[in-house]
Amino acid sequence: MVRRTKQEALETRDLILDKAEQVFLERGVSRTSLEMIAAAAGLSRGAIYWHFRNKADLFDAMMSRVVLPMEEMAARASAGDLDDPLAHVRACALNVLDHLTTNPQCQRVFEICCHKVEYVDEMMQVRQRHIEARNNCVQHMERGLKNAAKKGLLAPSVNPRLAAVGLHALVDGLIMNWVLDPKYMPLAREAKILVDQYLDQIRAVPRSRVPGSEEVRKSALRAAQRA
Amino acid sequence: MVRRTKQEALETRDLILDKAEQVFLERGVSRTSLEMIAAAAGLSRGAIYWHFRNKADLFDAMMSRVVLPMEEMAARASAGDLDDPLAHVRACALNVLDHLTTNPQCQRVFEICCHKVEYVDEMMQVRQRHIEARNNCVQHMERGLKNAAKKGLLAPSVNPRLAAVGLHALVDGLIMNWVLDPKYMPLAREAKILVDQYLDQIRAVPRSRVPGSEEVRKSALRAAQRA
DNA sequence: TTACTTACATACAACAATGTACGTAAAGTA
DNA sequence: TACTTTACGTACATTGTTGTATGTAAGTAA
Repeated sequence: MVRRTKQEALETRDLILDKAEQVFLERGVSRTSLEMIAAAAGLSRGAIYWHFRNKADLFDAMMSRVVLPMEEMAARASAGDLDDPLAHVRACALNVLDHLTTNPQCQRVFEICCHKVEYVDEMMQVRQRHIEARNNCVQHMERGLKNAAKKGLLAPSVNPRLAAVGLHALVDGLIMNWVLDPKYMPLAREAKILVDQYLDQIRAVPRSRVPGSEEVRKSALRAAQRA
Repeated sequence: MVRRTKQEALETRDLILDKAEQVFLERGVSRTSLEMIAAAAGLSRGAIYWHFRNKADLFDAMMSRVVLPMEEMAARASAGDLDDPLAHVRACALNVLDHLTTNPQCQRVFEICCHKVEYVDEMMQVRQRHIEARNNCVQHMERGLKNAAKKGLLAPSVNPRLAAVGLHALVDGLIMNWVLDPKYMPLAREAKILVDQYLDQIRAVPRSRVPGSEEVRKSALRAAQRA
């Protein structure tokens, strides 16, 4: 057959991953054979076995295309805002939501790893990475809340660890339920309101919950950031 | 070969479902053959095909053993406390958590349907039932919050629908993260605190979050009065 | 140009799983 | 007692999937 250049081979690899995403989404990981993916890409199984060791390796590569950029995002976010830790925690949560709702590839892969794959054997390491990422996320939030506490921005009765677990569960729960059924609600908008309500709840001096206080709050935030 | 009585046949059916739970948990649904389940139960595949049409039918029966009792719980809970709707909403959430944390069979089946099965083809109806149960749950919470609002128990700025979505996401998120990794936290205890905090947040007159903290309480009261 | 490597396609061997057909002994029934 | 049905076990045919071995034409470096 027509032999490809290195550049074209990389494109072939990406094509395989694109099609794998598509077929995994339609048929589930275990029910899709490598033959199906190859056919969808207009290739033979030989091409897939050239680029990947087996289906698990292919799945891993597919995940990495989405997860690695997100972990990089998280790493950048770790250099957080020290002036207003709560705003930083808020920004992190909303960043993830924004990325998910605006990136269709991210949505497809989330759907696959939430509902189209079984976590056994080789897949258990994917699950382990999920757990570690979750722990890092919660720990990161906890640090933010502890910083806020040091600055007296937190209600003294609030346990930072527990509040971080709660905030993460709230955001995670919203994401999961939206992935399960995107028609459930407009994720980005409702999550924003709920996260703000949650943060208000643990703030040292709760803001008024009257509608229209949004403007006051924003100017207060700006003032805090200038300080 | 020893032919069983009707009673014994029912026990055989339950045995098959018990072993299916166990093997599904270890190997995932798609990777377990009916032969494996039969072997675990000390039977042949013929026995399974006698009691169930195929693997999907068996899976459905396994789910029903756990889901039906829970739906019945939910149905009983619909006759809610009208005097204190918020307490009723709270009790519903904590009921589910209590049931999950004290019932190992419920835990196994949750783990299976969360992480050991792919939702495609015949399994899509299980997912659809999940979505409907979720919608019922949120709607039930929403009614409770609306009742609370009528009685002036809710802060006027709170949108009952949104608050129900948020409370459900919080509880669901906690459950999912605990199922993912039970060592993550003591579910029942932490969830109780977080649910109470959440409900306090949307209450008309927030309780003081610090015993004896006059300052916090007064500012909260002022916020409520402006509302 | 040669020699080697790359990027695939093709062919094959080995299982594993499913559904169904059929067998059978005991339970139930008239 | 004789017949029917139940609750399984056994055997088989079919199909799908995997990994690997092998083929091959084109790229690439010398």
